[in-house]
Amino acid sequence: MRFSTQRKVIRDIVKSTKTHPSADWIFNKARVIMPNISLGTVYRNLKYLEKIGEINTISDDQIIRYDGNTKAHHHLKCTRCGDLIDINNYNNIISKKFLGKYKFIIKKINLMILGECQKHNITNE
Amino acid sequence: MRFSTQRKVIRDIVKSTKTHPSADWIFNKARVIMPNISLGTVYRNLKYLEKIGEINTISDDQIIRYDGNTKAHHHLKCTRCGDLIDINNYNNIISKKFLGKYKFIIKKINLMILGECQKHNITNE
DNA sequence: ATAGTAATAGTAACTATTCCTATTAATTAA
DNA sequence: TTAATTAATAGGAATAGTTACTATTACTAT
Repeated sequence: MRFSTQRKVIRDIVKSTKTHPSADWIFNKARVIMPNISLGTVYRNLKYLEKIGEINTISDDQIIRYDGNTKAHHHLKCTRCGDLIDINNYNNIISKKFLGKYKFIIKKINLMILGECQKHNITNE
Repeated sequence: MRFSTQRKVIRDIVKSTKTHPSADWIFNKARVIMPNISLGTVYRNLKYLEKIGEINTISDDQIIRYDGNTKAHHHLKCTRCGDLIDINNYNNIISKKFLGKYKFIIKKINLMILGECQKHNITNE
């Protein structure tokens, strides 16, 4: 299994940020390090890295966001500034409440809470 | 505020299904009733209907799904057949657990549980 | 009827993502 | 170390979902 320079660069970029970046953002970061890297390579490797469990994807709005944090957790999305903030994992609570009610084998729980982050309610009112 | 025939048709289609359809699906249903309706009209009205709170959107994969059920609820997504199934509202549990931990004003909670639906675990094994 | 305006059809444009192909680079075997 | 093999890449074309644009149509109120 090869791990090309491009693949390493892409993985490191995703792993080193908590901003839940888009492919395009990652592409631009990667270009600084490797000017010839192509967008196709970025997408191909992001898909590959997800497949092997190195990163996760967050489907938000209509674009894919990538997350280097593979520990189970969830997200807050600020409807004002668009920021995604990590929050604790509530899977146990959700699973427990849920268990038995529906005949469904749970594999993953995606929880996204929308609202306004602290930034916006400090100064106002 | 005008409510054109097209707008009525689109709303009725979304309201009358539990399949959480895409814009394209809605467009094709609408064409049966109004052969000249255009895709742009469908998108424009879906956006408008969401704005006035008549319908909701579910952001799944990379396509927008629409939901005529505006009561708070969540979804199961079967990773085998892709079906989206409605489930009860767990907002209270989530909010309560969540409250006080983060300084965030909650507006909406999107919960999507991925796994396998009953269809697939009856016959196997 | 007429004026004013919201909404539409049809199509072009845009954006995110995937696909394709010739070339490059890493690995393996001799 | 060189040759053979094959994974991975760059660059660009293609696709799909969505939005934007514009001339025309159809309500609505006067």
